[in-house]
Amino acid sequence: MKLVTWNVNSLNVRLERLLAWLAANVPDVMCLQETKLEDAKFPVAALEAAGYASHFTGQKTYNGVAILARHGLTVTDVATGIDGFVDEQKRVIAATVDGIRVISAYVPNGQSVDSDKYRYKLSWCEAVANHLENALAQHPALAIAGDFNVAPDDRDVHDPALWAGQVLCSAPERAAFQAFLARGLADSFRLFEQPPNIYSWWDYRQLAFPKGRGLRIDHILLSPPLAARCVASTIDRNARKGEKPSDHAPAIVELRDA
DNA sequence: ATGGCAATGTTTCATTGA
Repeated sequence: MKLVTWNVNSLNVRLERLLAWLAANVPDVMCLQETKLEDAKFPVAALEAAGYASHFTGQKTYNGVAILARHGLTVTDVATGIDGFVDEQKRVIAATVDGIRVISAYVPNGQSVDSDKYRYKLSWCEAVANHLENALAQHPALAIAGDFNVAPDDRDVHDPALWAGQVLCSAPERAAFQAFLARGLADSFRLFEQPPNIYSWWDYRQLAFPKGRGLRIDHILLSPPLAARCVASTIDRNARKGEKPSDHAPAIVELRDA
């Protein structure tokens, strides 16, 4: 099974790119973030024609997440939101796809470490960590994929000194990420030897992408049974090239059959 | 082997993202 996560930064703007990427890569499951679409405007028909069933929860302008499942896969138990955490923002959707519990998540950005948005981000992450504990008890084969808005350590940052203590890299955010791993999940990317300077996001400004000034903030975390089946975890930086790219690149895992 | 912010709505600027 090939499982992918991609923050598309507006599905309306990025639909053609998404369709091209799906055709070229044929993932089984595609998790999306920042669709920025109300549910009535989700491009169900275009994705259906491309061979994918869509499950989504969205809102105007901000946030919005989805799980696309390739035709032929069995999807059950679609659920949105976080257990025990009231949230107006549409940031979480889950579905069981061929026996694997898949969660597509869009962690709040946090804006700056002294902001209300940052405090919301930390409480949101704590709620998700608790949610994961329940979800893992119910679904031993679980993957949470998405834009975590955290660079887990300095290997994930092009210029650690520049970013030290800043939002996306601060110690409390990194601790929140470790709290996910403490529930028994593995950062799939670090299951393998990786080349240096691999990132998943580059600022649109100041030539960040051609200069290689990025962060690895999009992740796929795997429960032990899935980590044992994981044979690759990569990021497709080619998707950041060309006309009107998302500022994020897709993260990809391949799982061998159980 | 890429391109100097982008997307959205509140639209001719403000807000948010990361």
